[in-house]
Amino acid sequence: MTAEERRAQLLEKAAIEFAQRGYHAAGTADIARATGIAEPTIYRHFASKEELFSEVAGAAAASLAGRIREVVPRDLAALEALLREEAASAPRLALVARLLQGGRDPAMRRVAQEALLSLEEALAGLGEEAHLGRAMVLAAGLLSAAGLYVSNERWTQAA
Amino acid sequence: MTAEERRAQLLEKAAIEFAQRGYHAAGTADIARATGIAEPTIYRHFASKEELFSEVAGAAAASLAGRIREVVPRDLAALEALLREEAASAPRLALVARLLQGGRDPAMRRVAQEALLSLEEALAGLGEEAHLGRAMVLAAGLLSAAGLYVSNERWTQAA
Amino acid sequence: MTAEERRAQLLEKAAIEFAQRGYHAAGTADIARATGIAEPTIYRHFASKEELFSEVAGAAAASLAGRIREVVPRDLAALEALLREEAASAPRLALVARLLQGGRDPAMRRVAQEALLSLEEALAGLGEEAHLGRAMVLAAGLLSAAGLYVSNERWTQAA
Amino acid sequence: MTAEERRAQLLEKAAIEFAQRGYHAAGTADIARATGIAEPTIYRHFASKEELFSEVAGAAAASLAGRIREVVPRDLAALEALLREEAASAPRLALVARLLQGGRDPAMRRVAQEALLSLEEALAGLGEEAHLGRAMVLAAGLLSAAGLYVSNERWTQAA
DNA sequence: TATGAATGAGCATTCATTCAT
DNA sequence: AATGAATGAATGCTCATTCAT
Repeated sequence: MTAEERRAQLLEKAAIEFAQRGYHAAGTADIARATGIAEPTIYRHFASKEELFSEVAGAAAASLAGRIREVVPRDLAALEALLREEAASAPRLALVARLLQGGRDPAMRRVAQEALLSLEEALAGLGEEAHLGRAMVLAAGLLSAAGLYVSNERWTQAA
Repeated sequence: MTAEERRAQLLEKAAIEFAQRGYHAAGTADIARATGIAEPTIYRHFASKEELFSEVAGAAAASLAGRIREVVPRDLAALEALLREEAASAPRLALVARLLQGGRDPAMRRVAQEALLSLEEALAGLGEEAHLGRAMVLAAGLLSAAGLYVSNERWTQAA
Repeated sequence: MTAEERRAQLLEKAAIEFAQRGYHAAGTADIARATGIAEPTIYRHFASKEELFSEVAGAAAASLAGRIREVVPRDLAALEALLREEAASAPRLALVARLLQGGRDPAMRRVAQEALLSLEEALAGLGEEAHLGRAMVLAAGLLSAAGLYVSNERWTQAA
Repeated sequence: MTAEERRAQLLEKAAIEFAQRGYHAAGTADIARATGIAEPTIYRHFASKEELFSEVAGAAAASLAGRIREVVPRDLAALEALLREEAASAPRLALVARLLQGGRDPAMRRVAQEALLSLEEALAGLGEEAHLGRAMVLAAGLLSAAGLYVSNERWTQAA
């Protein structure tokens, strides 16, 4: 397996682990096991756990912002449908939530700020409803991280 | 100092530590230092770090739900004002966010579920706007945990 | 309660705890709870846990030696009956075993040596059979400590 | 050094530490130092201190039973010679005594019961003298643990 | 490219003991 | 005579990371 393939695979598996457990609770041992490699191999592809997380979470935020930009021109219902789908099938939302809660390490905060800006920009098209849109995105992420989003139909139906 | 006083003081200081750093990153050493006591003294008042966190986060959710119930009969603007104030001056919002992201420990999840239900109930009075209200509460908590809420005036001004 | 009474009560309860769990596993908290007093009160009557143990175990060895001296003039069967009864109803045998295994602390070793000598002297009357008698006493102590003596009828019947 | 070699070395050094000090008093730090490795390395080879002890003590009992089986067909004097040699040169006897006194943890008790049975079976060939044989083995173990066996010539001469 | 073996730093927790009351 | 509150020192154990192969 080429280095690039391994790297991609590692990013994918790490995304799931970090999203489900959070930065601290997801150990490098868990990530290695999920990827099917030995622990030191992680360090062939990333300088540290923190770098791996930054990359994973940054990419999640960026691609999530992209998907949001696609549906925003439509309406709030479309945005909500997207979030529900995301929460059910991908770790992106949860990862963004984990990233925002990451802590006070300067390097990580920079990534978090950047993620927030990109989401904000993606939601700009909502105009007057931007406030609501942003709240929805973040709340969905939080609940997704908590594993409560999908099963809680009352909220999504209330819209 | 009586045991009860010490216990209360410990709850207060632990709330801040847990809110700022999250469950894993906030060490018992940090909490002890913030309280001005030795580490083992924590265990005279709480059986474990997990019990301390549960108590802290559960109480935060309950008292936050109380404050929300007070302002909900008014309007969304009142709710938002409350959240802004909370985020700026108290660790409650952030703690609830940390609690929801807590992990998969069954005991902790039960506390999280309970917290979520009490918040939901407190927001029930918003009627048609419940969805928005709930999203706001949760997003505020998330951003508060990230320490980004207050400094990000754009969002709050957008309302 | 007078100091002397408390002291005696403490010795009695500590004997049981030390016999059942051994020196290290029996905590001062356990002993205090069993005696119905607060932990610091132990230190009103004994300078340290080690002193308490020495006193308890030394007394056990002495009084056991006394009982042995009484039956030795008879025969081995009488000795064995005594040991069986001891193991079933008193912590003395187990305590002596714990004492002999106590470790390398010089102070404790001195007590252990003394205990061994007193037992030896008590068994002297057995004459040619002294070897067997001593082996019996010690093995009974070991098994008693392990909680296996009484329930193991095969051994005692084999005699 | 291969994992298997390290594991064997660890078993050997731990045997000595546990035999000399007992389960509680022998710290993982002591064992690591005696083996010439860092403390965490212990946990690469054994899941816990308790597992390490079980393995060490169980193996000691099994191999001791084997040696006993070899000499039992001869006579009691041969058995005693074996015990004296064991006590002087190996931690096996002491370990078995420590195991029997181990405490009330169910897992450990099971190992202790098993050890006792294997010793009993090994001594079965003594026929009428089985009682004496078993008492000797156990008493030797107790004294060996106490470090008193070898130096106490009176007992061994009494035979 | 990958890993088997190992570890320094740190973690939550326990324990015997002290001291002011 | 007794204890409620507290702690210094240590314990078993985990984790991200390194290095020789």
